Amino acid sequence: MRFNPLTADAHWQKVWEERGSFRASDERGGRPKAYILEMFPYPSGRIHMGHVRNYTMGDVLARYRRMNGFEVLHPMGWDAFGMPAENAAMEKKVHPGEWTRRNIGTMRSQMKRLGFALDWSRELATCDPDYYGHEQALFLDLYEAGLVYRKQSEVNWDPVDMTVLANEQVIDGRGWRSGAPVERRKLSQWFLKITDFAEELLDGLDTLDRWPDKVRLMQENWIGKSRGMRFRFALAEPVAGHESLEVFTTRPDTIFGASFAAVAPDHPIALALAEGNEALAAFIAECKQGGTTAAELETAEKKGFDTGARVVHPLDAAWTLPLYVANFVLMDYGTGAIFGAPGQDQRDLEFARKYGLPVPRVVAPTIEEAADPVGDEAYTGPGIIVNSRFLDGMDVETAIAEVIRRAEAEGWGQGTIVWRLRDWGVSRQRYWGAPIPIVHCAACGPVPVPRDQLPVVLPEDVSFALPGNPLERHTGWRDVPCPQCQGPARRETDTLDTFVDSSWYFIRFASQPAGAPFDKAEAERWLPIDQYIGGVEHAILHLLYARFWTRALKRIGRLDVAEPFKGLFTQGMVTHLTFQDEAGRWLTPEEAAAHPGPVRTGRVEKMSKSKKNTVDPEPIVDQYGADAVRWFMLSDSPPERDLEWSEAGIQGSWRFVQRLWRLAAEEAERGGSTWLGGGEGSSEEKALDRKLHQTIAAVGANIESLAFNKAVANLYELATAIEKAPPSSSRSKAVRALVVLAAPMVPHLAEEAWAALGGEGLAADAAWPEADPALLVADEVTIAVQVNGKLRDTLTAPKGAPREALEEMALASEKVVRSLEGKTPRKVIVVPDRLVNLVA
RNA sequence: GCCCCCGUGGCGGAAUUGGUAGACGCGCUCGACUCAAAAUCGAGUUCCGCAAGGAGUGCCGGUUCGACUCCGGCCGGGGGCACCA
Repeated sequence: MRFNPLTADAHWQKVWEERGSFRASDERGGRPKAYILEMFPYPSGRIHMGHVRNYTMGDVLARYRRMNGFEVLHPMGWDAFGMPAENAAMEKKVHPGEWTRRNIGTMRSQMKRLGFALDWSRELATCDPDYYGHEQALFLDLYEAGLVYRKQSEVNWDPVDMTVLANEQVIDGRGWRSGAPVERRKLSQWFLKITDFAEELLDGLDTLDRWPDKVRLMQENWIGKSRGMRFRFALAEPVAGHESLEVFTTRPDTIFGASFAAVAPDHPIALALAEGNEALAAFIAECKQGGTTAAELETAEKKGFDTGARVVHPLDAAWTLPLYVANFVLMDYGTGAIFGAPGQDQRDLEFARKYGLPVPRVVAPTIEEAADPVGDEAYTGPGIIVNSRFLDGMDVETAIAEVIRRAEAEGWGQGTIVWRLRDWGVSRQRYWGAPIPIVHCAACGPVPVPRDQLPVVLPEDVSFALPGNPLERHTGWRDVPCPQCQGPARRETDTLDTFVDSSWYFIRFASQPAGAPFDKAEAERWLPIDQYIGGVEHAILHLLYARFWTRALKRIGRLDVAEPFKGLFTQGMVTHLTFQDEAGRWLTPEEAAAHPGPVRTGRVEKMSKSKKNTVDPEPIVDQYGADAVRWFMLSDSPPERDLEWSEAGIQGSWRFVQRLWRLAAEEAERGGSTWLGGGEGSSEEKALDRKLHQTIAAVGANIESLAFNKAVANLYELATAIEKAPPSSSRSKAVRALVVLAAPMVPHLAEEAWAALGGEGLAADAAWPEADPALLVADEVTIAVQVNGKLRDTLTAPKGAPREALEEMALASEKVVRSLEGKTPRKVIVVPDRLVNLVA
């Protein structure tokens, strides 16, 4: 009498599909909507356990919302552009499109076997011209709105993948994919003006109260708002037409602590000065060579070159400071120039000590320390301004405001805000991406491809025999007449960063007309996404870009949605034991078992091919069925933390699935016969009723807060309570309810059990039971009795018993009397229905 | 370096606003069933102790009648950012 997932899974999946159970209808008939989305996968080949965990969580929520009367949109698609397809093309001589589509086919069928309640009718793949053509149209919309521009810029060049990387894709100075040290190159690139939205993107974070604090904080830091002041130093002698030097500082209060000024090696003034100064030119060249890896920067010496030029202090015309070119000043932050106040900045201090510059103290923690020299550490804390003329005696904040006020009044500077966030470079020198719909004409410049010529379709006949972008070599595709003057012109051969593809796919899911990216009204009926679930690795890149894209669409009037993701949940990874041989080579569990030599059992780590600790979900589903796998993905570990895969764990889940089935099957066999003994309303029945209703409330609350591990525990408890209860109508009701409560998690078993119990329709369509508030409260409570805060006894009292009664009962306890040792309590604390604490 | 999070049994983890620490699961032990095994069922399982009892949520201190929970300081682990002026 076992539950056989092999037949049941396929059967019910077919039933759901035939009935279109999970198709979202835009006609909602007054029902509230719930848009539940998991981050769509990159079709890398086969699904992995991380996918299974991610999609199971979303699925439980989607099914739960349906059962609660929501019209649910729960779609799935493919983030199908990207470099692995090109790598496969080069290595396996297969076209990226073919490789990608094959992977999609495999992964789709693997996913279907897990029984996810997905609306497959809305499936999309970003590599489909049907999708990226609309993306090209949106790109042109943004272009026309002035949110896209082209600029020569120094880029992060990955010499292995031969492509440009976004700042976000450079990790510790290395390409995020290739791991190769990144080089600096100048290229003409397309940029999206995300910095236009810096303030909005930052402020918007405050409205995202259903996002993890961690992610909001990471985005906040990434946007990096700094308040400060820009101001100009006059140059004592003009340099190639430059009469002044503009700097940015967050500490205008330390202006009298200035002892030098410094510019970036690629600052125009530095370059101008280098014209007639070979030593300086050599220094600048040396700075450019420096590596960009974190390790190199960490150890890199702070180096400067005294240009001999001097700048005039803005508050004292008789005071000049030396002007350095310094390797640690960045051209693309602030103004590319700083002033150094070594007393209040550690890096400035090290620089000043190295070059023998003065180190005045202008902030002291207390007035007594005003004259103390600065030691090895700059003082960056709060305090009183000293040695600073009219600022003396002010606190830091007041002094900052005062200097800004004065600079603005006198016209040499102004308060300002500087952002860390840079514009988003979207050009990629790759084939397998959405072509940028622009034609370059020698006479007209960049010209947008006319709308009626969209999509600009990727040519299929390309060769990957040479490194670099095959589009550049494909003359038949590349060379086209200029749309404006019909003269000879070339298509843009760069393609869009794949993060563009994922910046709006959730809108296309909500609305997919043929002739437009989406229908405004229809998309607005589904958006924002109520719950978005995915890996924390996308905390900055994808989520920030998608927020930007949504706001950009709002600005140009295409979509009236401010924030695309109302709720965000970042789930933990799936980990597994690792094994290594004596030489440190990673071994699969099977290899480890068969290995002749000593095997080191390593740490539990994220499943990865390189560590050979992956577990392919498919054979596991073959063996245990979809429900056991789903149950395991939800059990034990809180969803935001890592989940360790284990054979024992999956077996435990399998046992529970069978146990649940036995409960239902036995009940079905007994089938509605009348019960002897333990008559209606017995205390045993009442206890089970209460347990049931408490479980209904708890499971619902726990699913809603995505605490699946707790919901799982609730169901275990209910199952145990039912098993221990004698047959009765309460028990029969409880079994049926248990099946419904478990349905979002183990949907195939639920259908099978539901059918066996003669339930109407599908378990998937069953209404979520309502918890009876009267049954949520017990009529007897256990009271803890403490003496001096230490637990001495527990006693049972009717709910709502008066304080005096509880106190009396406590004092009557033998154990309490013993603990009191004859003393009389001088204070009694009573928390009704909870505890009595006797203080002696 | 800066910012953030987390430290609870053998293990994963529970514990509304401070109010019976260890729910639930895994593992383990003993027992039942079985020729035997698997499956299943029952009992037990924080530590010390035969027990009464005592100790206990990384460590030290504080607030409180009462602290896993709040505060201060340390130690350990993880994550993010980083020549950002």
